[in-house]
Amino acid sequence: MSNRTSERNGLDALIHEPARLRMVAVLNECEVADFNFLLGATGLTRGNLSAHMAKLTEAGYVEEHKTFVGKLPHTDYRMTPNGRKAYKRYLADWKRLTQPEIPG
Amino acid sequence: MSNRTSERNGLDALIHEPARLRMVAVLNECEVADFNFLLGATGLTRGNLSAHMAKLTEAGYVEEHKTFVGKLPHTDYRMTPNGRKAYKRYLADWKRLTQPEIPG
DNA sequence: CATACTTGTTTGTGTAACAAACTAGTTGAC
DNA sequence: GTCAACTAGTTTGTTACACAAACAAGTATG
Repeated sequence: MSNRTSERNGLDALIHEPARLRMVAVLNECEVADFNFLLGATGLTRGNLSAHMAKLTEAGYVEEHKTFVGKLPHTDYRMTPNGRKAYKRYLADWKRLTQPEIPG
Repeated sequence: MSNRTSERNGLDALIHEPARLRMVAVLNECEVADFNFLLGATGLTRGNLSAHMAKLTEAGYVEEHKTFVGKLPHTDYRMTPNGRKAYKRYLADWKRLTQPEIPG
């Protein structure tokens, strides 16, 4: 049995959701990104970015760092090794799924 | 405005759903496929295959041909030109989504 | 007639994505 | 010093929909 939290047809559902797919794709390039940067990079609302990020952090795919910049709260995010692995696996699974071998 | 029925983050939701993504990928290779073949190729239950196929045909992505083989009903499916276009667009959109350009 | 197939369709339920409302604190204007 | 507007997120309510299970309509076998 795989350690993926939940799957649909072999695709990690946590990553397959378009909003999170975009978030993960961005984080995968960025190393570190803060909330506002991700807002722009994904086009999500704050509410949705927050809710989706909560799922990724609960899954252990992303880590959260909360600090203060001046007096304002500031949060940044980075992918964990597990997150990177899961994303790699997702990419491979997606490619497999979309390239079926049809028996003659 | 695009003619895509409904989208999420630029991905055609009708195609992005894993079960239908698989169905479309198979049909895209197959030209024609009947219900039982698709059952095996997708791993879906009959109920889910039927329900998902209804959405694809309602969207005009797939055409249904009902006949009788002997005395038993027999249905086969093939993608429409619109379906093929939508699938191509989906593949391109997915690739764009997963390859974000991060500003330096 | 009855039981067990076939080939699908319909229905009930639980999950979850989305937008809108909310929390908690900060800055600026008067 | 207080009121309105802003920052940075979080929580909540509604709606849609994927899935499995039940159902339908007919066929075959004994």
